[in-house]
Amino acid sequence: MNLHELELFLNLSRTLHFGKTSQAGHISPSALSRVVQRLEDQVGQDLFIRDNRTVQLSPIGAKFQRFAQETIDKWEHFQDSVMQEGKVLRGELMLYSSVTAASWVLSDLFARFRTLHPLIHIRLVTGDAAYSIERVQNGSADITVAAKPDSLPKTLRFKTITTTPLVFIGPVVQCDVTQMISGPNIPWERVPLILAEQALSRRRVEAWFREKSVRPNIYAEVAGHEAILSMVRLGCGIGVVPELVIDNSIFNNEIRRLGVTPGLEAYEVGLCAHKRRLTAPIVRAFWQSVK
Amino acid sequence: MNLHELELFLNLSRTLHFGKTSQAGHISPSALSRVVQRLEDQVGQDLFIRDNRTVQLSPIGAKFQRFAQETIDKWEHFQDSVMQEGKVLRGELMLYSSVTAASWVLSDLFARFRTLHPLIHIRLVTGDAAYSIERVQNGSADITVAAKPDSLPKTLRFKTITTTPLVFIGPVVQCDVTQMISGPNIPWERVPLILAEQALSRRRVEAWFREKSVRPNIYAEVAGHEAILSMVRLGCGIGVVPELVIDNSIFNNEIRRLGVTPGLEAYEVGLCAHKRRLTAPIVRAFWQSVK
DNA sequence: ATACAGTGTTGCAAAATATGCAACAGAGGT
DNA sequence: ACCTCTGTTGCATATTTTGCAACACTGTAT
Repeated sequence: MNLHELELFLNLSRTLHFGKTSQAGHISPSALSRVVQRLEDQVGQDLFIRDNRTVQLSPIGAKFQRFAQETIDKWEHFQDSVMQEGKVLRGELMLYSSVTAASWVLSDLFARFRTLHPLIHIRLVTGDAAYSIERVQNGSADITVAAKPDSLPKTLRFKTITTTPLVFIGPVVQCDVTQMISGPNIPWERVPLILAEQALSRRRVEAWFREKSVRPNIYAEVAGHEAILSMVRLGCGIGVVPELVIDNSIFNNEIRRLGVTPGLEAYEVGLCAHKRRLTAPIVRAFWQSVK
Repeated sequence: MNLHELELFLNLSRTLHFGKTSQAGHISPSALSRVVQRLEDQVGQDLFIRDNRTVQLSPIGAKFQRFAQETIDKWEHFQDSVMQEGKVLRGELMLYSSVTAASWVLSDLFARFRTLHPLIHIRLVTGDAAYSIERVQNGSADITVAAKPDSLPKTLRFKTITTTPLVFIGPVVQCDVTQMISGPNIPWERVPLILAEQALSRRRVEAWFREKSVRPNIYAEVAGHEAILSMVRLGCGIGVVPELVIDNSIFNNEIRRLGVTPGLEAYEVGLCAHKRRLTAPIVRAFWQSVK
């Protein structure tokens, strides 16, 4: 019986639904089922009365619920007192992020975090967004800022900071591209498209075109969303970027959003960390400082 | 962090000695060292201030000690309340024991246990003592009554009920054996020896003779300590049995103990169970009903 | 000084444990 | 009768924990 198991139990005692709790706890329903079985073994009594359709808390389960809640409260209280009692958290936190992601979301985070934990030294490494996952997995970063990938290794955790739609943008400056996209129907096969090299964004754009059964006219592939903005602004073609990038760009009055339906799947930007590193107080502190 | 780890921590906070605590907790010092490291990781601060010679509780450690103690108290209180609250333990307990061990020690245990837990049905299987360990390991017995072997698999737990010395015994009836053992010096090479087939007792006798650099004159090997008693009583030779067997035998006035020095290593009789089965309340209840 | 005994820690392989997937079983709803 | 939803189980796999052996360090005895 450990704290995580107690939390799972408490969650289940509220939802009374293995599927929901297992999702919330980042484990499979079968794992949850066995966690409950283990707890029941140790208590020696059923905690839940359940068949394949319904889950109910047993009387002993209700008693155990109180025990679990009090134990977790006690632990959290202990943690608080450790933090407060002069012993401010100190140490180093290794962050990794793409340059652009850092400017979009990290500055806010830093400001808040610094006031909460002034003695934690943050070492920020910036680099290609593609290495985010790898960095976290091999331990060379405690936390990375990254877009949520389509599939995440089970040992990693992701926490969304913000969601931003992927939008098509076109130039404002007078040129042939401006002509093509001025009407209600955009000639997708002809208009030059500037694509990101980055895997995730690119996959979504390709999926979108496949959906429409259109073969896009790829004009250029560039690294970095800002570069797309620059090229679009110059009239080289249209592009796809997260809206957040537009908001944070000084060129945002030299491009315009193209309203298309259906829209592209939105981008989730957030923190990514290894499950196990999240037990370290410093890492957890940063993690929890978000929302 | 689980309850066992908390108990280890508490023990260590009292002994301030990794070796002692690791022994008490049935784990190796290195495992204990890592348990402490894990706890410190989770707390985010050192719990002990230690070098290779001394171990001291840190201020945070003292705080954690209170947390750990309270948590364990709470758990024990919860367990008590589960037991009491109408829900008397019920179920089946599978015991295994040699016939003789059953008569030596089990009757007392049963009497006491029945009054504590009248609804637990005890299924007692008797058989060769040699299978005790095997039975526990493969799960076909929750608990066995056995002599403590020289080495115990690490997944098993042993709890001594009683200790009884191994003693040499000789006949009282007039015969040539009586002659040989009447003097102060026993002619070990000549006097016929009746040996138990049982591995443990036998190994100890052999070790004893090896120590003395004497090659014993083995007259017979028999199964069961009672059989040794019978043969000795009839004047076939001398034998070695646990004193407990003599006390419980109706022949105890037809044999006599031979005072020898050094004595043989004593026999520890007790309960043996698989570590993991001891989490089951019924098994634990029986286990704890001893002393 | 030097050797030595006692103590906690670490690398590494092996054992124990937990997990996910897929298949399953039962219960309602259509 | 069929289908969907939900919790459970067998089994292979991934993760975690453990013990052993070697080590590093310290105080004590020779």
